Amino acid sequence: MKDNNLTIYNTLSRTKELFKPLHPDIVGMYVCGPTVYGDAHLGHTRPAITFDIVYRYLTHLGYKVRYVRNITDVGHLEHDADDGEDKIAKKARLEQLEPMEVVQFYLNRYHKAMDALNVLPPSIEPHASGHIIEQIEYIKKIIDSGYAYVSDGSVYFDVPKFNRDFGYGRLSGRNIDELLATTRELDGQSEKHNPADFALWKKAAPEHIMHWPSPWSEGFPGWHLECSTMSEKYLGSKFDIHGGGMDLKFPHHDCEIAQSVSHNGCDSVHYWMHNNLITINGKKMGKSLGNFITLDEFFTGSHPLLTQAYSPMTIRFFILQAHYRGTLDFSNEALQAAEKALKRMLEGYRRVKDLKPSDTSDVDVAAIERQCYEALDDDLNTPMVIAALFEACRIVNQINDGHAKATEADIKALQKLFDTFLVEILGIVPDITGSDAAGATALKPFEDAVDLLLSIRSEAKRNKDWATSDLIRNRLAEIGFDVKDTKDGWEWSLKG
RNA sequence: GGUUCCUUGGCCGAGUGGUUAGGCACCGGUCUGCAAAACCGUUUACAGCAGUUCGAUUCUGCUAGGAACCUCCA
Repeated sequence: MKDNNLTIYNTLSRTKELFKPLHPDIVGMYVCGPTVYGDAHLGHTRPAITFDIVYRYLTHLGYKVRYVRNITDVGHLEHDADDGEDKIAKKARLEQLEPMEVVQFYLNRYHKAMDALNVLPPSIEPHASGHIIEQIEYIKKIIDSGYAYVSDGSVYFDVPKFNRDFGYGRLSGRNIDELLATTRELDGQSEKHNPADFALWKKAAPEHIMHWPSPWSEGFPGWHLECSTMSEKYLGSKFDIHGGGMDLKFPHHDCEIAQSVSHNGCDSVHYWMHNNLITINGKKMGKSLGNFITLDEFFTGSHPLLTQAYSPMTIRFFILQAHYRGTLDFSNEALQAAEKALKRMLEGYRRVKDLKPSDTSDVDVAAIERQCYEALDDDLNTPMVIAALFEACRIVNQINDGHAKATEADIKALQKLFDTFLVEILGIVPDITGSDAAGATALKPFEDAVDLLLSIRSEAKRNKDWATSDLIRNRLAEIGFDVKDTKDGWEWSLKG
């Protein structure tokens, strides 16, 4: 195990704290996952990539990480439905599909998009619908502890009582006292004792498709419950990291705290981590505002706001160029800049293996490695890691141009630097094949053919037959190749 | 109105009480048959006002502008 100097910004304490796992060598991490009733959009990629980096870095440090990311597939009420119809159920009926068919359809697409972005699958991906029994048992225990009550077949969490005993809203910093005091008189005929109370179990309306039997009614679990239940089931009543988007801090995560404290008698989560939002024209990109662009639309360029298609790696690089706790504003200009930056980075990476070693060295690879670790240890500062890797690129290019020297050992160290930080931890991999693309053995004959064409072009250049030379280069460009002349020959790649 | 937070150069985006972020774009140069790439160099900053300080973009207060959450839904 490496020495661990990792600091993490804990939303609960509002400070960076040294990361100390509850158990040596083992880390439990829970992240709020997607609701699968629609395609993933750019906003969804932020938490997925943020916690992918956490997962990758902790693994790199030597921890055995159990990473749980849930699939929300039940219990969410439709925005415009007065009858409290389940969101997934409503969509299903419109499309004449089984609810689970809708869930599976979008889940498959979600997985495909995550694969394209090189987001590693979590260790466990539990479905809320597969844990109804656990959720019912969880509710029973909260009722037994005295912090929930049954009302007309539904179960509500007693927020005022919990607030008196433990304080409610600690994570978001809300002072709930005033709210409780000022709204009490408005509370008349509602089945809630207080408007601030939230549902643990909701009695289903007769037209509901998705509902389950329970001691209180035929119904479905409340919105905050699944995360408390499933995190406890798979990570225990105390675990290290709970992640999610900033927009989930209140009420979702404050409710989770209330649930787990009343259920276990203690806080479950050691470090709360929240990624910031992706904005578009300064506003949150989200389903409810209707200003979102799906990942498929990015990959294909088929959206009015997109001037071109962007590869999955461009999206990933774009997100990693900003710190996860800052907002990140979408624009074509920014994406295009990221695309070019990524290309430059990957070319530097590719060139490392062709560098010619010298007897002496005037590069300091260890210093860059140190910068990378310091950046990651400083609350996962990926932009600084990228800046350090660009420094490495500059060094590679200088060596490549004969303006700097490096020993064989230093070249190996450069290779390892890129392999470790760019590929292993940042998860950036070339998504275009080139003449040096690693592991592309199946494409060998194809690559040899391109090299053959380019060797003919070199011959033409030697004979000052510019017509033939340009013909080959231009035709290859039309077909979709980037061709570059170098001092000793050529480089080519497929256009991204 | 309440809670939390943001405002960096043409654009994106780090960071710091005094020392180069990085990328994209631009400009000049080297290289090249031409181009691209690469390399070298250069230019634009820290919303405004006041305070603390020897010194603030970086701490404090105020002003202006913006965002998320606070209702349903996840």
